Amino acid sequence: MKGEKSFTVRAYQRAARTISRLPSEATDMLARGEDLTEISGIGKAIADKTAELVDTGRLGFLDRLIAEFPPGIPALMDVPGLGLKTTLRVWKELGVTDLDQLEAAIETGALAALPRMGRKSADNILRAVQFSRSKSNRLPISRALAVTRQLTAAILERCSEVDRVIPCGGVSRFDEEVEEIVLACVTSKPKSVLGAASSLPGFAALLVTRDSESTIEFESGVRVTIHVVDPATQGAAILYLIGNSGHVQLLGQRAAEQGFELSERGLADISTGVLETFAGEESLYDRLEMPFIRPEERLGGNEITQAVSGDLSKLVTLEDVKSDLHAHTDWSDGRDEMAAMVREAKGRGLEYIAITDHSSGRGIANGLSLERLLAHMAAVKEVEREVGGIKVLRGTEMDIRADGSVDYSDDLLRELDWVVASIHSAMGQESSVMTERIITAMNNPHVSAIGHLSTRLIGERKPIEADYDAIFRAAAETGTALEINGSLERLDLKDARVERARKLGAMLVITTDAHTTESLGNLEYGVKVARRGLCRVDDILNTMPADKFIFWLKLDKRSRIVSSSGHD
DNA sequence: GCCGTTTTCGGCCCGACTGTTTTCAGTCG
Repeated sequence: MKGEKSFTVRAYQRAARTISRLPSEATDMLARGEDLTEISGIGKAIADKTAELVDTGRLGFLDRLIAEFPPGIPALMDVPGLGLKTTLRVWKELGVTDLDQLEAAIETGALAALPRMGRKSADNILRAVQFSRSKSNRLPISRALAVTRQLTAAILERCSEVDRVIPCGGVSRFDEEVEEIVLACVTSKPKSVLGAASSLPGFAALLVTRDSESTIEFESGVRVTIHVVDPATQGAAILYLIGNSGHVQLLGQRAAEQGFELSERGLADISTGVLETFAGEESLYDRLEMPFIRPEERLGGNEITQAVSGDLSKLVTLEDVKSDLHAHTDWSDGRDEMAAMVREAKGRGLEYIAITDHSSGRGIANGLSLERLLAHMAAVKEVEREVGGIKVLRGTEMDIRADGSVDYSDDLLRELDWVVASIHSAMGQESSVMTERIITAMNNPHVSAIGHLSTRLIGERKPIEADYDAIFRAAAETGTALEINGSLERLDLKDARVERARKLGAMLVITTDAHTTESLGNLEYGVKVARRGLCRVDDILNTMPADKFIFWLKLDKRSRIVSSSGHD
């Protein structure tokens, strides 16, 4: 906006990305006396600024920069459809410096009157403004889990009296977004723990405090309630803190049928009034003569009936999944080398992995040109030999263009073992166009699976509009698998759509969309979604052992349809 | 702002898509 060289901006963006993906924290590296300029993409200027941030928690350069602009400008830039040029223009030419003024400028037609603007652009921006207004201030699960991990470590570090910190509430239930973070501290000295809450890093205010709980707000706006629970009787307390309320209510009914009253203290015998306490949730479920139910399945639906009948125990587990079929390396926009990714996958016990770097359409993601794809394919086989003990499939994540055509030719695709086709552009198409586009891609005989079908980013980007049922049916007919993308930002397909797709006969795969070795762990999240979609082993293609899967891949796509669905 | 075994200055920055235009500017990923 200041008219400086775009390369300067890019240098900062690249450095920020590099730092966020470092295998160790920059703070720790500086503490160890390491020189950040040795990292590619970080020179003297950015290393100095990083050091200032680490030392003082502030950056004078950034503070001065922010002071040069009206405070509403960043929010304007965040509106999809408003980029650098248009933001600058509405500010300088129309005097618009916040969302309200922008909305007014659209209503008077002032925005549409700007050069190269028009009715349609203005309408799109208006819709985007309304969406950014409606955006909840809830935390997406990816952020909530990260904050939970940080807080857990900080509490354990500061309070030696705490035996364990147990995540509760929406985070433990794996809700897509949560209002607040709920933590249970297992301790026999509650006072000292609640007293220490205000010393947590980033603490802003104490909102509520009671005997056994404190609700605090952090500078980031995140709200956290910390409960203290007694180790000897924590079972029922944790159950209540995890919820959800519907699930707890149903458990209460089951308890009543067996002559107990369930409370956060334990089970009281209705006839004698004697209270039985539990040191853990497992023993409580056990006492109610039923299997333990994982927090993410406590939805207040019919999970208790399903657990008792044994149906929940038939659902797919992480151990059942034999491979990852969506992973990036530093050939495109991944952080780590192919060999490192494959070694990590092997270390996690996978039998096979497909390396699916981006296709040429993803220019900025360093997508692979035809020539580089050929080299990539050779590299895959080389890494397979080098690492050993794990099959490595030659793959791609290829763009589905606006008209349903794809980036690579049939002749090239034929040479690949596994082809994921995904939408990364023109996400605002009208439903019928979008549906047609995706079905066209599925009709390609070489497209093995559709990646992150809805393209949503939780809390950030709405899913595409399409006739999902038609897509699920076409997936079943064409033998195209649908992905349950376990990346925390996506979780796409989502649970309800997984269930629907399965019922309509579509084949499913669980993948990580990993861009780093650590994120190969996303498989765990994909499994949670699959379980909520009531998937069993047979519903998930990559539960097949390597040999069987590779044999199956050699079949003509339309004859690949496996016996899935219909077990309801 | 970063980088460099030919370079310490001059490259780096791609391609699809939309909506506006009659040839392309702006946005996005």
